[in-house]
Amino acid sequence: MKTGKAIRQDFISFFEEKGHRFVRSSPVVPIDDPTLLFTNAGMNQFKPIFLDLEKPRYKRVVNSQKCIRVSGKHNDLEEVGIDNYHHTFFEMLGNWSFGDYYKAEAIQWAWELFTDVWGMDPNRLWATVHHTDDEAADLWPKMTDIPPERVLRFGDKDNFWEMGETGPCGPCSEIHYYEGADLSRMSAAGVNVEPEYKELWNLVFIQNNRLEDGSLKDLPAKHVDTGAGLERIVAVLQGKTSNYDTDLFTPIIEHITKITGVPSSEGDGVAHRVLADHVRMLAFSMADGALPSNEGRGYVVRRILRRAARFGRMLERHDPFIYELVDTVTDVMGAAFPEIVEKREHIERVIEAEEASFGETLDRGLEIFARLARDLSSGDVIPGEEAFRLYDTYGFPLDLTELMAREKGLAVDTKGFEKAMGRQRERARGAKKSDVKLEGQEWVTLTEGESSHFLGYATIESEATIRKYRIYEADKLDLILDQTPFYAESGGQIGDTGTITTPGLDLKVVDTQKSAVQGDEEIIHFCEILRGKLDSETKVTAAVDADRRQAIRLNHTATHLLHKALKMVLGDHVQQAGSLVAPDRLRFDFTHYQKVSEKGIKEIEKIVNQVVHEDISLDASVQDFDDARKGGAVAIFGEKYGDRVRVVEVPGFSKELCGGTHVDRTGDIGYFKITSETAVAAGVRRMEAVTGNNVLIYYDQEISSKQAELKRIAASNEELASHLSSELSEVSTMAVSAELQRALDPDSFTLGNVENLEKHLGDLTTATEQLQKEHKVLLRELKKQRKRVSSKELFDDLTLTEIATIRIGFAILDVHDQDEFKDLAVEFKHRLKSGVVVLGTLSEDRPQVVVAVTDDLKAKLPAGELARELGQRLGGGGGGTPILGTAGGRDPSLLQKVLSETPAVVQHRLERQNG
RNA sequence: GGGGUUGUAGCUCAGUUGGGAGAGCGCAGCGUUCGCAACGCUGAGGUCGAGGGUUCGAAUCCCUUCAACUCCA
Repeated sequence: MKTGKAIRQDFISFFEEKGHRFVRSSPVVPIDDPTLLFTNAGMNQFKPIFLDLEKPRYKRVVNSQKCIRVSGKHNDLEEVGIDNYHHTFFEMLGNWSFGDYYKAEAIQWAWELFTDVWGMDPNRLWATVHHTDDEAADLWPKMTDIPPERVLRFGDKDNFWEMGETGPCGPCSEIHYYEGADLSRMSAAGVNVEPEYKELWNLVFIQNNRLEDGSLKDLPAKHVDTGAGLERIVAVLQGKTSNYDTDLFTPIIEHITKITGVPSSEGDGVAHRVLADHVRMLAFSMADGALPSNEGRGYVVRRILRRAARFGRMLERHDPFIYELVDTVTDVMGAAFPEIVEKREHIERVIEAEEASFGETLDRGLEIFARLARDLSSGDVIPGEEAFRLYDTYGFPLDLTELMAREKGLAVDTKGFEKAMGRQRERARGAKKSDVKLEGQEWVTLTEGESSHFLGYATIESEATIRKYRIYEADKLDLILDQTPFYAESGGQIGDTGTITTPGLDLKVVDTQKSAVQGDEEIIHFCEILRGKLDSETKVTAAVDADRRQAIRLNHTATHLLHKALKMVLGDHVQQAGSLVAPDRLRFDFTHYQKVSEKGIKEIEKIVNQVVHEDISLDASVQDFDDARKGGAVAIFGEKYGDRVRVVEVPGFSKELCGGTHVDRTGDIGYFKITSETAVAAGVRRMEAVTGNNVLIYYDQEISSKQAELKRIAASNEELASHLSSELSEVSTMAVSAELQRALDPDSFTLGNVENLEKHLGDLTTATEQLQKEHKVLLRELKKQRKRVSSKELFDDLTLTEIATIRIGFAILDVHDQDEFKDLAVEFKHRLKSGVVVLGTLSEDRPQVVVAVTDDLKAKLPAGELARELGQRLGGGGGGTPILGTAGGRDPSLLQKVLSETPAVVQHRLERQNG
C-alpha cells in the first residue's frame, strides 16, 4: 500500500518531470491579505499573478498547499468529523500553468497520473465539463481513453469557478471517482449527486475576467489552476471509504485511543475524527503564527480548540491532553512541513495553556447548561437570551450550545441569540469615543497649496502658513497648516501639544490628530485661543512643547526596545496588539498566553536597560515596503502601510516600521522600568512602563506610599505590644524597630541611583510584609490574654435573679471587640447551666447588648426575641438565633436602664406565652 | 473603550428574607502497625479580594475599586 507521504511525492515528481517548478506551500495564515482569514486554496499565493499584478517567476508550478476551511460555501465546521471527508485542515495538490499549456495537457496529465502512475480503475472514473465548454468536452476522449459517454456536462454551480464577485474566472473540469461496491449500479445520474461519487480533482481553466457589470471578457493570458485534495486521493488509493482511515490520520486516531482508552470503533467515532482533524488545524495554524484569542483569526483558532476539547470530554478526558497529540502530527506531517517540527514545543505549550484555561470555562458552562436543560424537555427551545449568556459570560460558543442541545433533543433560539448579540454590539458602539469633535463646522480655506507636510522628525519649531481653519466654539479653533512640526496621534504615539502664534494671536495647541478633510489626509491642530483673534494674517510660528515631546520620544523608542525584549524572553509568538506612547508612560499590549513571571519582567528590564546603556545611535530611513520587510523590519499586523514606509532601527537590536518620533541615541532614555503587567483579554497581556526622569518620580511615589503604610503598621503594632504583658511584646517590638530602622534610613540609599532605589523599595516591601505577619501574631496573643484574665473575674460581677425558676444574669462590662463580647455571654451561660445571660457594653459610645440562652430554654425564651425586645427599648433593634442574639441602639444613657429591665422583659415574655 | 460573571482555609467549593464563618481533600500531632497504606482521635490554618455606605448587627444589601475569566468594539 502506498503511503500518504509517497502519494504526495508522486504528485510533485510527476509534474516536475513535466517541467514544473515545485513551490513551497505558503503559510496557512496569510499575512499580506487581510481579506482572507486563512489560506483556503492552492491559488491564494498566486492570486497576484491571475490579477496581473505580478509576473510569474515560473510558467509551470506544482505544489501541495496547506489549507484551512472553517466556514463559507465550501465547508461548515458542524460537518467536520460527522462525515468521513470534511476537514478544517487539508492539503491541496495542484499544478499550474501561467499563460503556458492549457486544457489539453492539463486533462491528459491528470488522467495519466490517475490511471497510469497510480493505477486507478478507469471504469470508476467520470469527467465533468461546463456545459458551454465544447473544447474540454472534445479533449477528454481525444487526449485520454475515457469513453465519450463518461464525460458529463454541468452548469455554473458545479463547473464554473470564480474567485470573487469580479476578476479572473473560467470553466472547470472535474474528475469523479465511484467508490461503491457494485460497479453495475454506477450511472451518470449519480455524479455530483450521490456521496459514493467523490470529486477528486478540479481543473480550472482561467480564461475570463468578470467585470463590474457582470459581463465576461476574454483574458489575454490563459491559466490552468488545478486542485486535488490529498486526503481524498490517499483514501481512494489506499482503498478506504473514509479519509480518517488513511495513514494520514490513523496514527493520530490510534494515539487518541491510546491516551483516552476509548477505541474509535466504540460508538460513532465522531469524537476521534473531530480531535484528529482539529489537532492538525491547530498545529498548522499555530506553526504559522496564529494564536487563540478573542477576535478574527485567533478566535477561529480558539473555537476549533474548544470544539476539540468539548469532544475530548465525550471520551472522558477532562484535563488537557490535546497538546500531546501534536507529537504524532509532527511524525506524520513533519517531513513535508518542517515548520511544525520547529515550532512543536511552542504549539504544545500554547495548546496546553489554552486547554487548561478553557477547562475551567467549560466546567462552569456545562454546569449552567445542565441546570438550564433540567427544566426543559425534549422538543423545547433554549431561549436566545440564555444561549447568549452562556456565550457572553462564560465563553461557551454557540455551536457547542447547539451541539449539546441537539443531544438532548432541544433546539436553540438562534434568532434570539443574534438579537442579544446585536444589543451587545450596539452598547459597545454607543460607548465609542465620539468623533463629533472632528465633524460639525465647515472648513474655511485661507490659502491654497501643499498642506500638512510633517517636519517634526527634524525640528520642533517652524514658520508655517495657515491653509484651512474651522471654529466651532468661541474660544476654540482648528487649524491645518502647509507644514508643521506637530505630530498627529498615530501608531500609538499621542498627538503633540504646544503653541501657534502670530503677532495678533496666541494659540495653545491641546491636541493634534490626523483626519481626512475634503478627501485629503490632514494634520489637524486643535487649539484654544489664549489671546487675540484670527484675522487676515496667515503666517504663523508653530512650536511643539519641547519637554513633552522629548518625554514622548524616550517612551516611543523604549516601546520598540520592549517589543524586541519581549520576543527574546517570551518567544516569537509575541506580537504587538496595541500601544500607547504618552509623555508620562508607555503602554504595550501583546499576545501572550500567560502571566509574565516576576523573573521574566526583571529579565526584560535588564535587556532593555542594557541596550540603553550601550547608547546605540538610531537609524531612520524611508524605504519601499517590500524592501523593508525583506530586511527584517517588523510590521504590525492590522496596520495599513503605504508603498513607502519609514523604518526605525536600533542597529543590532530592533527594526520596525514606524512613523513615530524617536530619540537619537538609546542612552537618551536613561532608564527603563516596568510598572505593571496585567491581562487585557485572554491571550493578550498589557505592560506599562516609564522611562527617564519618570522612573525617579515612580520610585519616589512608590517609596513614599510604602513608607506611609509601614509607619502606620509599625505604630499599630507598638500599640498592640504595649498591652501585652508577656515577653513576646519585647521580642516583637525589637524586631519591628530593627526592620523599620533599616527601611526608613535615608542614608541607606542614594537618590538617583536606580539600583539602590529598587533595593530600597524591595526592603520596604519585605519590611511591610514582616510587620503585617507580626500584626497578626500580636492580635492573636492579645485576644488569648484577655480571655484568660476576664472570664473568671467578670462572672462574679453578674447580677443574678430568678423569675419563675429561670435564672437570669446580667451585667455591664468593658470589652475590646464583638467576638470577645459574644464569647463571654456564651461562657457565662454555660456556667449557669440553665438560664439567660444578658450583657451590655458601650462600643464607640453606642449601647450594645448580647443575649445568650441555654438549650433547655431556647423554645420558651428565644434569645433573638429577647434581643429584639431589648433593642427596641434601646431605641434601636435586635435579633438573632434562639440561643444567641444581639441588640443595640444609639443612646448610651439608656443602657443601664434597659439592662435592669431584663427580668421584666423575661417575665413579660413568659406571661404572654402562658396567656 | 463598553458590558457580563467570579473573588470565602494550602486546594475544590458550601454558606438559605442580614443574626457566633463551614465541608471535603491536603497539612501537623497522637493512637493502631514490625513498617506502609487504610482507619480513629485531636489540632493548626480565614483582614469572607480591598475601601466606603445602609443597619443595633454585613460574607450576605448598595456604591467605589482591584484581580481573574469572558464577550462586544
